[in-house]
Amino acid sequence: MIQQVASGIYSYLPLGWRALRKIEDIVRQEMNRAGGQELMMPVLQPLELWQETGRHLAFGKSMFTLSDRRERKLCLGPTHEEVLTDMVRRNVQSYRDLPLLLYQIQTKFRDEPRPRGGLMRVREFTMKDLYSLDADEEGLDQNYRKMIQAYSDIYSRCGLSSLLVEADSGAIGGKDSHEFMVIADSGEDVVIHCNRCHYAANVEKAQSIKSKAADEDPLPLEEVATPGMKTIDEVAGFLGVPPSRTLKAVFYAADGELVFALIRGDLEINEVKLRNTLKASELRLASEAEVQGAGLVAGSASPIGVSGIKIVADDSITLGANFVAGANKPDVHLRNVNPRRDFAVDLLADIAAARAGEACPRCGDQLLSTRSIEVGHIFKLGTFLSEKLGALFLDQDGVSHPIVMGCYGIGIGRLLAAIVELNHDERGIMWPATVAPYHIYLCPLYMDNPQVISVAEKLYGELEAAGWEVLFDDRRESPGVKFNDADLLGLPLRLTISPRTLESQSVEVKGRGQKEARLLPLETAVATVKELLASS
RNA sequence: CGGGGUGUAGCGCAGUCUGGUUAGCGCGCAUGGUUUGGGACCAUGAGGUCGGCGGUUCGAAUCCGCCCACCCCGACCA
Repeated sequence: MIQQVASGIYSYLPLGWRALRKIEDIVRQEMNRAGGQELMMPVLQPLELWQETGRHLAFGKSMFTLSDRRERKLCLGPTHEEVLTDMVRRNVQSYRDLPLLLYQIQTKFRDEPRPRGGLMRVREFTMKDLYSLDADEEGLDQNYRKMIQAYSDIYSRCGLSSLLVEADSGAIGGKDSHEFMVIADSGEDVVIHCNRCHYAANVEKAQSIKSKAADEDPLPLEEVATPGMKTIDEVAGFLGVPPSRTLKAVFYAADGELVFALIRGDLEINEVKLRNTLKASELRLASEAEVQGAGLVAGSASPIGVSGIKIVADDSITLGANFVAGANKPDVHLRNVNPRRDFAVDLLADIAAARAGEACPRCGDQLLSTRSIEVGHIFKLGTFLSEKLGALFLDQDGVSHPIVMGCYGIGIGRLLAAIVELNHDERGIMWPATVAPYHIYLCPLYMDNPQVISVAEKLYGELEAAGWEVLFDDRRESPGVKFNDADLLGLPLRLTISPRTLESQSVEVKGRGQKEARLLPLETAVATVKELLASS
């Protein structure tokens, strides 16, 4: 199907390529049906265009860059908003030119830190990317809904049941964003969802209702010795308080600046939320040296009395009182710490990771979590890019406005991988008929028998004439070898011809998912195949 | 980038610790023959910069150093 060339770089072999093209066809049909117009934009892009929007910073090292012979900086497009917006600003003048849905199926390059999972996460991949261009938010909303419908249709035609979840918009930017997920244990993503009200979100984005830890009057601040106690569990256990009555400090470097992140001890920090809150493009844990250099004591760090560091706190610190927190001295903590009274924070926001078991932010029911594969991602970009690049139009009154944009992506190779992941057994792949590289595995046995060959060739011709794609296994291999390869390839239908089936003027048929084969009379075989494939 | 691991025939591996004939095994491949309803068998044969460079040694797949590639776990995304 596929073969690795280098880390995150693959060749498609003939069968894999056929399946990929089937998926592309489905995607193309649904995009056209939704009113999309196909076009083609270049992989090779001038870096200046990215400097205009500033997004080369957000992509950072993920962007492959190069220079031409005149030392002009170019990049291999990780996505195409810049090129498209540039095209649009030169062609769209009036509200009469809108709305517009433009798409392509094109190669993208992203120098991923760690390619993995075969085709799941690669550095060169084909993506269908559609861009919606509207005069106003209502138009965007309408197209956004239209795309959600088209995407659902695509996945179901590919034999997958998809789940629409709220998502973080990441490096692409924009405000509203959703992902299409396929439930799979092997997936890299985690979805937090609620079965009662159907709230569903990527963990990166998911919220939950935070419990109230305590409701009591503030007591006076008090130092306690905590020899050797550093982690929340150690400190809480030693002092005999639940973790929810403590405050946890974690240090990050956000675009090089040290940040003091504070959260209630029973919760974990969601780094995506934190990065968004800080509006940072790069976020990582601070090194020990950086923490010490700022005069902080890891294990006993305290928001009280620190200065010169930005403090970002999760809003959970307001849901309680009289917390235990560090004293910024080794082996000492403070009791009865109360936010506001004892220290101030620079930013107070939701930076906590939602977890299964917590309460749904919509209905309060218990949240669940599932691993999943992200097979599509859509964004309401708004006017961010059109403003940066000056993609404007004149309305009825001759007033200039930025175009309202949306973008909608499906990774074709990843979708292929997800289909295989969800449609296989211990013997091999079980292709849905819609995306199978061929419909039928034609399997003549005893190839030295002239009658077998002539009947097989005749049947092959009739099936092709009826519009079916047939893989003719003309190898002189034993039945066992052919049957096993048929299962491995996983085409929906296997037709076997042998001296035995010819005795009754019939052909044997077996669906890939079926245990038993059955005999069909030769003269009605082609007609029956149609029924069988329609139902698979 | 941090942590762990692996590089020996097309694929999967043994040999490396303890240096010493011509570097093995299974699968696959080629030729001939016998076979054939769920991965047949016999015979013969082809196929190797032992990841690369350098060092130690009479002698290196094996010891030492540097580099590279790939895989897995974490920070990134269709």
